[in-house]
Amino acid sequence: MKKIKVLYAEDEPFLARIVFDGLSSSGYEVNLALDGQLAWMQFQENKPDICILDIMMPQKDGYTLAAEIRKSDPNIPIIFLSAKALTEDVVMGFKSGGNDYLKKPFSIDELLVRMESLLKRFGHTQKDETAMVRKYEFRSCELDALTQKLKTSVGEYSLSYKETILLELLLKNRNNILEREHALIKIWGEDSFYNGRSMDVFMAHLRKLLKTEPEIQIMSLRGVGYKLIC
Amino acid sequence: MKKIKVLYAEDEPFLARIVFDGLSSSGYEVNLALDGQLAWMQFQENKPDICILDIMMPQKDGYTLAAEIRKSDPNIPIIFLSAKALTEDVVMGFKSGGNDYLKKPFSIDELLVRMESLLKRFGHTQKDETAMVRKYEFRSCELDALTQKLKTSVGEYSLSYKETILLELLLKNRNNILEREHALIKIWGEDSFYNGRSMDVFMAHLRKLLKTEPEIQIMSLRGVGYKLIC
DNA sequence: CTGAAGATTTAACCTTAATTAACCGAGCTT
DNA sequence: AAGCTCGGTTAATTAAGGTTAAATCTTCAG
Repeated sequence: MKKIKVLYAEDEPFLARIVFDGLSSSGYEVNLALDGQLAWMQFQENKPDICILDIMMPQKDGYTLAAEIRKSDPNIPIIFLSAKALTEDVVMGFKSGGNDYLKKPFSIDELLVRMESLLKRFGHTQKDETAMVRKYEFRSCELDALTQKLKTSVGEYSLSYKETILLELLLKNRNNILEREHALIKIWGEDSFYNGRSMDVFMAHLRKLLKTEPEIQIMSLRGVGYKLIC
Repeated sequence: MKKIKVLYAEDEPFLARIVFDGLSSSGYEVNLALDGQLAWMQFQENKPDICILDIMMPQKDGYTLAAEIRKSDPNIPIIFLSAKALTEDVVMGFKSGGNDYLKKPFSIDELLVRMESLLKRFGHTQKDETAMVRKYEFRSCELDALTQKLKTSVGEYSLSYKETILLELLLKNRNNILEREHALIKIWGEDSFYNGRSMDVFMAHLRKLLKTEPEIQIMSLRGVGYKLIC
């Protein structure tokens, strides 16, 4: 099945990487543009199926870009990203042709949900199956991220939403580093003190659930992040 | 088939976006005007098939606008939107040439129903067939959203209006997140405390009806929304 | 116009996810 | 080794949502 092409215009490199990774691993083909001018060029070249535009960018701001894109293709869905959340911004975004408006910080899942709903509305009926199956086997355990069930050698548990996403993230990077900051932004949309502490608590939950498995271990790399050994 | 053109005059940007999206995705071609003056200009330019006018707007209020429009075209359906719900306002609305009157907050579906009924009355006979069929099969169940009937493995139930829309929304996003806020705005027109609680009650209804189906489950994602697993 | 049935909302009480707080220990820094 | 920061862990708190029942609003037959 052909991948859906996303044009993503964002000048903040750290955030850009996270979102890029998130979208890629959800099966989208992402073109990242680091400023508005580049974005416009990439748009003409790549003919994306959906655009995600940061408002504040060097060279050309998101509104102007959107208006240009809209003129060239009246039927492409556009999502704005913005740090500001003032009503006039929303109006502005709307006038220039945007279809949805996400205020930072946002989590990847929030963005994915909006994208899917817009794509559906604009008649892109993808949904490749791989994006729907979210099952992971590791050692004698199994996580079904859709139903939020974790099976270990001693039993089956129902996980909460955030526990599930966190474990899924660890599994996607199994035997590899999951950066703390990366996880925080993926799940909470921002890296703040309390979100960090909250994640620590979830980590403790997961460790408790998995401590029956001798071959599985969540290591922590001080100052960096975590590594799931399995 | 040619799209039906709607002139929508509304100065409240957040609502405007929601309604605009809702109408667009139902197959209408929408012209949004952010004040009464602009609306009048757009009316002359675009020759819409139906007008939806907010009462309170800068530059020119909805009544005055309606009267002008009515003078120019005696046969166009006009729907008023208003925060106030006093009888004299309704009278005023009808006097100035309106054909229907909706008080805020209203849900998109309510508006769609009124529009369709007015359009039919005024002889616009569009409505492509695909938009009319609202049947969903899932596992051993079946929902017909038009007749509001739900068939499960143990029997057939008549659902209420809101139960139906809620289940339909869940089904449209099956195995995916249905954002709580999104559902509230779709069904009730706004996201308030009591609407939220009301939705919870409907959710309990649906869960009760579906609890005979072992493979169907409505999961809740705290702080985010719901997910229908099937 | 009235009352009954059904739909929806409001209320009350309860469960649990998620956040915040508090306290602790391991490792890095100087 | 003292001091500091990061993260582990557990407990307390907050707030979202589940559930059930009562109140209210609608509709429609009689």
